[in-house]
Amino acid sequence: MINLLSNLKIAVPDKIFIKDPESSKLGKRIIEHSIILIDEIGFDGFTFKKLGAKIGSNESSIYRYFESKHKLLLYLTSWYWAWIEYQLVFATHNISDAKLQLETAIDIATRTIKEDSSFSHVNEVVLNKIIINEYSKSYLTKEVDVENKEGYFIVYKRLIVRLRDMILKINPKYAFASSLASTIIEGALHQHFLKEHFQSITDCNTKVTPSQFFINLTFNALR
Amino acid sequence: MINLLSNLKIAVPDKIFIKDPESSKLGKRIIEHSIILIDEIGFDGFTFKKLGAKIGSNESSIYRYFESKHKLLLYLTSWYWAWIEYQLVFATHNISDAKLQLETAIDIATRTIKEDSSFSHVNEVVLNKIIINEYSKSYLTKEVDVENKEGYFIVYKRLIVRLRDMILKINPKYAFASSLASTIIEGALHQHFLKEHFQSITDCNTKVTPSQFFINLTFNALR
DNA sequence: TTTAAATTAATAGTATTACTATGATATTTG
DNA sequence: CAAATATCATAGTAATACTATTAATTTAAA
Repeated sequence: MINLLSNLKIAVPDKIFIKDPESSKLGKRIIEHSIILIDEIGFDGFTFKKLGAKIGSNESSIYRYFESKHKLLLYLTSWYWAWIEYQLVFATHNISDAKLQLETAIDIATRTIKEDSSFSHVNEVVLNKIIINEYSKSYLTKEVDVENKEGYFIVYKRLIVRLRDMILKINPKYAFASSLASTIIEGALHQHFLKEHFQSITDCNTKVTPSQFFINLTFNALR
Repeated sequence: MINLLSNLKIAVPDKIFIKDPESSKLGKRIIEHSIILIDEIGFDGFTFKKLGAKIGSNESSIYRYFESKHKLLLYLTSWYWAWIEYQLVFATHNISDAKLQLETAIDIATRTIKEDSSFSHVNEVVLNKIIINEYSKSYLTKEVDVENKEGYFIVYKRLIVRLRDMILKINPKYAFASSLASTIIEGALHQHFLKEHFQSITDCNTKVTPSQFFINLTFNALR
């Protein structure tokens, strides 16, 4: 898995950045350390000035890559979902049994990332934490509709459509396939968050995973 | 319902505010117009200065009530969940059939608010929109754990526990009652959001409601 | 290998934000 | 009616989220 990925570049919609961060050393350092810094101090406290200080570069240089920290977040989230999508497609495309296929897909889309694939400057374990804590902020804005039209959320939507199609394969008459798919993805992030901060309102813990919950929920819904 | 409520005060944890906005005319104007203004320009663009201008008062006066706009948001969200909780308890406490009780509860907790009860300065229709668009921002912060300890999320958690208990009443062996309850509440907000901005990844629209989806999901899970 | 082009760094500047502090003026209450 | 309390107005601050400009450095093409 990890090695197979090493020659692939995760594709992020190119309107998100001014200059492709994959195209230079500085760009890669921006990505690598923005992930670490956002995890450390949170997206709200994160600034390009602080990032510049951390990577020994200048605030204004970072602005050559991203026009705002919001765009950087969109970049990171698109990268993440594209990475998940890749794994999902790769792991499921030759599973002929529809149930096993869906179960595998849910597992991949909702599990905790425990290992950094180290094929790139992106630390996926830390990025996964960012997604849990900050993803909603990327679309809960007054500009969603404009940005959606620009294609900034296309990777995320495509992932959900893939899940939906697998759901429909099992039960073509199920009336809520899209809603179930979007609930699985969003709900899993939420359960991961609750596990860390609001244990009293989740069953997920070190033993029970969000994946188990959503697999159970899904197959009950599709009976 | 509406009239019965008119003599009740929705209880919000009192550490959230410096001075109780219910205790004065200005306080009530702050609540009333902050809801309208946040809906108009979004929480991110919202400032006490703009609110002051809108209500013909001064920024510094608003700071006598809330130490930050974040605390104001916590106030509004607590108020909202307490209001939902009240309706839920009121509407379900004398339903003896456990299934009907749970169905009613889910409906109340996930439906679109269409009518302003007009018993107070709070416009619940607009507040509901704010909750959909801004609620996650109240807890997706670096300070969650501290604020959780302070009791700022107690109303929300209590509501979920109530739902969980109703779920367990129907199927005491169901292993994911807390996660299901939290998924219903959070997931419904998410589906409402998708309905407005990402129609391609939800089945909810003018005909199909998030409530229908979650009622179906829940009863399939509990079979 | 030189030179031009592109990239990055450094510095400075701006409007706005999210507050705090203070004194003056209203308003309420005992 | 006095005293306490609430509100208003003004001013000020450090930080944010940028933009603009020029200088230095790297890279790539002739």
